[in-house]
Amino acid sequence: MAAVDLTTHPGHLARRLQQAHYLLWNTMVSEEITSPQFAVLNVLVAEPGLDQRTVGERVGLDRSTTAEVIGRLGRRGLLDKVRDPQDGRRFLLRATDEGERTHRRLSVRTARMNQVFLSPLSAEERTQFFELIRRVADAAEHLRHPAEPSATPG
Amino acid sequence: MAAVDLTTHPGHLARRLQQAHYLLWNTMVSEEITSPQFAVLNVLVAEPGLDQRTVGERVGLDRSTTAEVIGRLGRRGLLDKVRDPQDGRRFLLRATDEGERTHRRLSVRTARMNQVFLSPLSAEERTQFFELIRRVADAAEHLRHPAEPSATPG
DNA sequence: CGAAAATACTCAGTGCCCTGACTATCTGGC
DNA sequence: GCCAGATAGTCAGGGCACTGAGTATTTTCG
Repeated sequence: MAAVDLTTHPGHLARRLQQAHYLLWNTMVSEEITSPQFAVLNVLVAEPGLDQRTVGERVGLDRSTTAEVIGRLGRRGLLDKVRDPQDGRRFLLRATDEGERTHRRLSVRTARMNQVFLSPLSAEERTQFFELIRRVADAAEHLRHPAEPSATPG
Repeated sequence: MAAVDLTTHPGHLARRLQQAHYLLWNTMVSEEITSPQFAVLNVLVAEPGLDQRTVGERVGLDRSTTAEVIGRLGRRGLLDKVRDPQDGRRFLLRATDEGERTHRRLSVRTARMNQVFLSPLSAEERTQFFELIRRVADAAEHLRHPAEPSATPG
């Protein structure tokens, strides 16, 4: 009695979507490198020398998870981690040559996977899909980190 | 160089969406009961006496995760687990009175949270949002479990 | 300069999520 | 009746994700 229809619950849908993606990633992209690991590699390819905190911020991970992911990538020799001589609290990160090669290889496969993943949607629907999810996620994140960009109201 | 734009990657978006939801759930619904735990409770309220495998299937969890979630709910006295006398492999599950009360209480809060979560979207956009995500997730799940419903061709 | 506040990172603890290997039970065909 | 195969559940192992507490370093301010 009085049970709820989970197909209209965004959280449940989000979880199923992520699981579906996880599955496809595993079969079509890599069993070694995970999607969050690729995201970290990706930001380091674009901006070498970032510190851990900033990397986490860019890809949407908290401190602890960022540290774990970076630890794994480091152990596999895909990135280097050196103490910032200017600020002893920070570690500066950059992808190794091996890391860049891996990133390049996975970029291709990721693009293919995204095609398959989104194949049920038309071109306009894909745009909608991105836009709607992004708006919801952004809004929820702003509830957490209120008003960092631009001016604060007076 | 040659880095990729993650905002057009459905997997990355899915992860961010789920994280945003996790956050909101924690603050607006419960710090004790998680969203997957609520989903299990929900299916047991609707269909008491299901076995573990079926529960997992209904809410979209694999065997191992289902066992963990059910274990936690059992330890908190929110569900009962008894061996099926008809089939000694199965455990039959049902929500306890306490479990049903918890479910009722969280249902209300969950509805409120969904309102907040979806507040950036108009009514039509919400419909679109559900529909698009569901189509993508369903399609990917069918890649895994091909053609269970209806007749097999031949 | 020196103490207080802020910042970057680590660590412990909990929970979700999957795979692959294993055990127990049941079913079907001989 | 028996055995092979299917099925339900467990367990070990790896990875993601969060919180809260703790350490080291830097910045700020009196």
